Amino acid sequence: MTDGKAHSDDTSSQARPRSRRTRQRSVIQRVLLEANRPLGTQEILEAAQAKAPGLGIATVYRTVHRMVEEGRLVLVEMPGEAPRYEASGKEHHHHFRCRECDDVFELPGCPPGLGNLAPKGFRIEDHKVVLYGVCPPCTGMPG
Amino acid sequence: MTDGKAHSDDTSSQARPRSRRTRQRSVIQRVLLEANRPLGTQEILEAAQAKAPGLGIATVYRTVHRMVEEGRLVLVEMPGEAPRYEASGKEHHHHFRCRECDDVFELPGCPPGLGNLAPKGFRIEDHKVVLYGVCPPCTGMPG
DNA sequence: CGATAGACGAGTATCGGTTATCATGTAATG
DNA sequence: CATTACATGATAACCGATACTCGTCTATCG
Repeated sequence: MTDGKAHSDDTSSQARPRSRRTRQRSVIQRVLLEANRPLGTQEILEAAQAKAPGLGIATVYRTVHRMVEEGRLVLVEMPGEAPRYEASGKEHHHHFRCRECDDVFELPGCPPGLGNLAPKGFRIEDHKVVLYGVCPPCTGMPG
Repeated sequence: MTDGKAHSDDTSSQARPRSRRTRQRSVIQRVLLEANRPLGTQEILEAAQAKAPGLGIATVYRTVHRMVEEGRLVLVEMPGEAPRYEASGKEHHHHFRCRECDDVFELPGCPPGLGNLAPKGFRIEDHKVVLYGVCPPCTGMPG
């Protein structure tokens, strides 16, 4: 059932079932696009349920997948942890993980000279940097 | 070696059962300590079975846990992947992951200036760097 | 060598995360 | 407003990784 729904001229690439604007989807999308940090499925669920009581985890997964496919969300993986998701389209950046609250924050910029780390013979195509510590709120400081 | 050899009044902290030198354990330990890169449980199993046919996955997990507890092995986690393990005691370093063979290699050294990445207010305590690309063997170059 | 605490292998159970199922609900369209 | 294809929520199923169970085996020590 990759296609076929089309009754006639649904030309474009691979005909995806026509998308609907539902309350649940709107809420989940807002939660994700307005968060300025990557969120895990459970975080998304809780934040979304505040605005759409009864919303289920299955809908979170479905919506997140859809948004990733649409290119509106990117997967953020931290070592040893379940996936998080953040809005796409941002500049190249890395992440900070707070050991107190376990939240992940975006860090602007990118350290120079990462390429020099690898010895001759390694072809480097990408990199990830993760900083660990305590975030401003958890240190007692204001934002 | 934390303690424990004592035959009678084994008072100290938590008396661990007395360790035996078995063929399986020797082989697993050698595989891990001689590898110059982090290995996953499946890799360990296969490498160990070459020298000790019939060796089971449960023994791999048991031995790896023991070695981690003893401080002889450290956990190496890559984003979105199962744990790997490498010999402890090495200098601070980071890792490279080959997208062709999926092997992980150790990279000596550490890029300077990582601390500058985080905005004011973040207390940084640790960091991880992962480079992705193609390793020398997979590019066709000799080791 | 004999006794025995540990260790082993195979298989089963468990676990957290994710996906599939299905009856019901509802946005979109004419 | 009727139609209907798509979406939802609850729950079961699934999955890869890991832990447990248990009967058998064996390193260790006297």
